[in-house]
Amino acid sequence: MPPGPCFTPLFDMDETNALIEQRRSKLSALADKGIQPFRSKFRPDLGCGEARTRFESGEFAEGHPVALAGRITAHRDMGKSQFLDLRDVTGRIQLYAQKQALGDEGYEIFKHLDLADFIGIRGTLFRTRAGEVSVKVEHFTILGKSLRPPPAKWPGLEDTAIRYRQRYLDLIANEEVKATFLRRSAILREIRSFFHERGYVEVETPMMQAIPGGAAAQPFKTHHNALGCEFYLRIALELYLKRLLVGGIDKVFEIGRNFRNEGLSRKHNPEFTMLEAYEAFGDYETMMETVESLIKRVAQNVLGSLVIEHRNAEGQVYKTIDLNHWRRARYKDLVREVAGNDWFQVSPEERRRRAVEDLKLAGDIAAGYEDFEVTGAVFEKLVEPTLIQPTFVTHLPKELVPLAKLSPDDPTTVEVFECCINGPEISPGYTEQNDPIEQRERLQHQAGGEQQKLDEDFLVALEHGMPPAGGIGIGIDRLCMMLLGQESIRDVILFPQLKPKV
RNA sequence: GGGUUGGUAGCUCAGUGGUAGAGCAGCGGCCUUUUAAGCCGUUGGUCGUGGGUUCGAGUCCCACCCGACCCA
Repeated sequence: MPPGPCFTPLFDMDETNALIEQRRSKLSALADKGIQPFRSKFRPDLGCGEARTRFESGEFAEGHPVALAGRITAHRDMGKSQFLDLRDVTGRIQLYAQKQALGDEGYEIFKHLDLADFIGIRGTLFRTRAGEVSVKVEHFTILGKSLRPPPAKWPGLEDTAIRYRQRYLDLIANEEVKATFLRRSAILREIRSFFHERGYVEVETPMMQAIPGGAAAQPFKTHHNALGCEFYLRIALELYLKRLLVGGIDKVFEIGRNFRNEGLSRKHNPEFTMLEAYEAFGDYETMMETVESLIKRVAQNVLGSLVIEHRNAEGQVYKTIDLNHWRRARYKDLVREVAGNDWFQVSPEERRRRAVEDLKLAGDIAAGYEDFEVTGAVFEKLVEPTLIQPTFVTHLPKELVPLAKLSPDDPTTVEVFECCINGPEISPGYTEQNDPIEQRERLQHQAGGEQQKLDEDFLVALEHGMPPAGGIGIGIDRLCMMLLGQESIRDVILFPQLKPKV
């Protein structure tokens, strides 16, 4: 594909329509009256939802004075009285305005406020005949006029392209979308507390790297003008966090963006959030406990339950994930469950034949695949998708993870786990390699003799001595999908990457 | 990259070759405790873009753009 601009404006600036023109003429009508509709400041006493809760709980009595600010999200015109919904991040409250309270001119302006305008009000709390907690408006100020019509409140905004490209509209129109992102924020907060409480140090390491390492993935390339050299955006955090283990930060973690130059899909965004954590003097067993405790705590504190229910648009539960029980299973045992108990006894040729013919994996097994890759395809296609309930897959074959340490109890396998929940792997964990000679050989092999791909500085660091350590990576976006019941990564990333509009 | 499917008013959608539609929003009117308020009236369109077929295209054909789902 030829290079081209990735930014193209979403809108023609001259584009207009009757609704926009109406709002603009209301703006000039206000200006004619000497009203400034874009104010700098208004000090509410408390949030809209908060005011409602505190009145409902009895903390505020009938007639309690409040100052509130928010966006108008509904308007019900009763002629000589008006009902408006005012909303801020804490929730919604109803406003009630009477002609006699605001005066003729004030009332006319109030009556012609638009949906989506920001206003500030002063008034007193009361309960309407229908039982709705409301504010009797005594005074109001227009704080920020909206010049474009908002999406209809009912049934909301459903066009996915607009939802992702103009996420603010999605957040305004779809309450559950906002709730999802507020929960994502809470998940990140809980993760940080968890590690801080365990004595981990949070760090930030370079995103621009001369040699992108720590994973096998295509990087993005960028250019530094003053230095006149090429940089890559990082594809993993690992190599810098291990330098910090060398430097004596024994428990270290980072939450940050990784960048991989791959296609877009329901499960892939080119930039995604990764957590990596390393603990000196631990191993992969230590980290299994860490992952389990972490995810349980996050679920309990953010969702209030260890049983996660995924619901469809009709509200029916189609998937339940129980975080009370965590299975541990060896890779080979899981493969045997789907491929037969004698799978590892038969010849490699027979394994290939069975995979292609009996297990119908012809499309997933390339002619050049080595034997371990044939088994790998069986695992990936037939085992992994079934691992909905939390499962630590251990004792992976050493060929699959060439940089890892061998298991003492089975040297054909390595001290690595894959934590699978909701299908795909959510977190790999390792007993980290701290033998600089072994590590150098592996990385040299991986670089295929291309010296410029070898992170010599990292290898020198290891030669200074790295403590034994356990390490994990957790894909935060996929964790959020699992916890928040979303099937698309675009529904847990505020501004997912989409094709530029032309 | 391939297959399926969608793009029509600000939003959600109907419209299978013959005058461009509905609900909501908007605008005007009535109603001083409504709440997806109600009632009466009314404005609003480059039918994704560009070609083609046809007397006539939102509708049929071709290409392209942007989504969604499935597959690689």
